[in-house]
Amino acid sequence: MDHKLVVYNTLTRKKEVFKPLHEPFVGMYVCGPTVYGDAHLGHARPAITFDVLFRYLQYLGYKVRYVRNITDVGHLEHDADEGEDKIAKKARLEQMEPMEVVQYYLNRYHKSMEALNVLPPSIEPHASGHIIEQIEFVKKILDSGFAYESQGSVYFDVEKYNKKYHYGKLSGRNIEDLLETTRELDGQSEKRRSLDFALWKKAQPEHIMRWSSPWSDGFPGWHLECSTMGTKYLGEEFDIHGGGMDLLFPHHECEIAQSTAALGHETVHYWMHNNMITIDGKKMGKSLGNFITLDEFFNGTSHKDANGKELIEQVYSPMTIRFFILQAHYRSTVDFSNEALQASEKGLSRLLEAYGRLQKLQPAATSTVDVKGLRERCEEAMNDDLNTPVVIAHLFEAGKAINTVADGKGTISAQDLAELKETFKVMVEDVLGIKTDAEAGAGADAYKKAVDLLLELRLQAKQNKDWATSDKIRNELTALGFSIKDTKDGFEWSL
RNA sequence: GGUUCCUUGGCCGAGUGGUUAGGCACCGGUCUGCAAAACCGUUUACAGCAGUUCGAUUCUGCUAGGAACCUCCA
Repeated sequence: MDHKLVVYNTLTRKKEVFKPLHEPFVGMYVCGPTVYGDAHLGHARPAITFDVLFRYLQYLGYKVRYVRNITDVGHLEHDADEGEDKIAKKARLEQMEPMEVVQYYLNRYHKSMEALNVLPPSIEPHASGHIIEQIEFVKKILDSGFAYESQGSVYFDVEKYNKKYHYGKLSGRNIEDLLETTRELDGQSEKRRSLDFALWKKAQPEHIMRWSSPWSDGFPGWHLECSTMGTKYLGEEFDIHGGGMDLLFPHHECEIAQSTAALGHETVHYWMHNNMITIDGKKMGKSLGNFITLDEFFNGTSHKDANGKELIEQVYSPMTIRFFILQAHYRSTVDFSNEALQASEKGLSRLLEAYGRLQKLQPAATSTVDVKGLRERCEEAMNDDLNTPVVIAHLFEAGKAINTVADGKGTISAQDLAELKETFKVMVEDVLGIKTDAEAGAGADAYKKAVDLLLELRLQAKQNKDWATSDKIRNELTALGFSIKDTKDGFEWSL
């Protein structure tokens, strides 16, 4: 594959040339949500980041198998030993079957993702649907000697593993520090060491999500599902593993340990992590309870912070959210604020208006605007570890050229025009995944023609200097929510 | 306390050892019956201190402030 895509690999802390194991195939695994609540702005970040990677790899010609899991069991609250399963807790609180909780929030998650124009992954495996595989995986780790059974539960022996391999290679931690910082938790636990983690947990009698296993009626540990499902669908070695930076430790570190212990070798070649979305400089997330759900943005639902300050001043469309996220590099934190979101909203509509105008431009013999090489510049930015903000900057510059021509202050050749149209289509729609509201059914078409008709009448009235009629049409349409713009020899409108 | 990272103009956000990021906002102008949009132009930068260098926002060190992870989190 002829490209120069470079991605930042958390494992090496360097940008590396992307080279898949089996061209033209690419295997990619991303940690999906634990479905026990509505998706919030923070969940949109990895979904969109890796959606863009998924799209761009396909743009480059790869056949990508993208696996994004659904955690519906094994993810515990608080301490990994004493905590209650997140799904089970929600089920208890809402008097629902655990799988009812999962289905409810999964449906809502899918709806949000679709609104954000996040493509569905190739495979979306559920942890609860792979209990047998997880049990087999635990057996492998036991067989290799890096796990031990204790009162019906199975734990990973981190210290023993670290003697042969390196526990901490991804997160940059060393085991001595970890032992030190967690020492006080040691004692009567059934684990040998506090930093050992559960592969299988024996279920308490009241626990409803349980499966039989060689060790006990119980359930799998949180980290296990990703090792199991990743290797099941992508093979013992695969290309990319993504997720939020907050999963780096312990989740991904444990994943590496599990897979290496079970298989005897490394599994993932490129580890990629998106940074966090912050609010008032602090991470938006479950722990601080400072998250705003995607539905709240989409509906403009009031959301007050602890001080009673309104955090959502208006409705924000899914595409505004998507554009907002893409305007920052995925490895930088991005700070939420209404000001920033409103700036994105305006910027996006400016870009889309230019894109709309592009379709109507008439070619001339020569170009006075310089739009050559736009596609190459966009690719160059994408190749540099998915630098979407720079791609967007290039598109804005091209938008300026489009506006100049649309304004009659410049000309564009047929060749340049074709190139520009192609680049916008490919970059805006295919790679960045920005919807242009172009999808129109038969009804929408008729409605557009009706608005055009009204504005044609207005144009005539203007030519007759019948300002009363022309203003009436404009004002009434404006009142209905339309925005009317006069151009050099016509008009534009949008809802 | 340990590990890692950040600090860019009114706001958001790229990037670079010497040359315009981009968006939003502001101001001035062009266009327009008016308005909107568009276009042109202008103005605010690289936390502080010291060092390396012909030259540092970009490299090194220190200081200050902030964040993430070390427990569940995308």
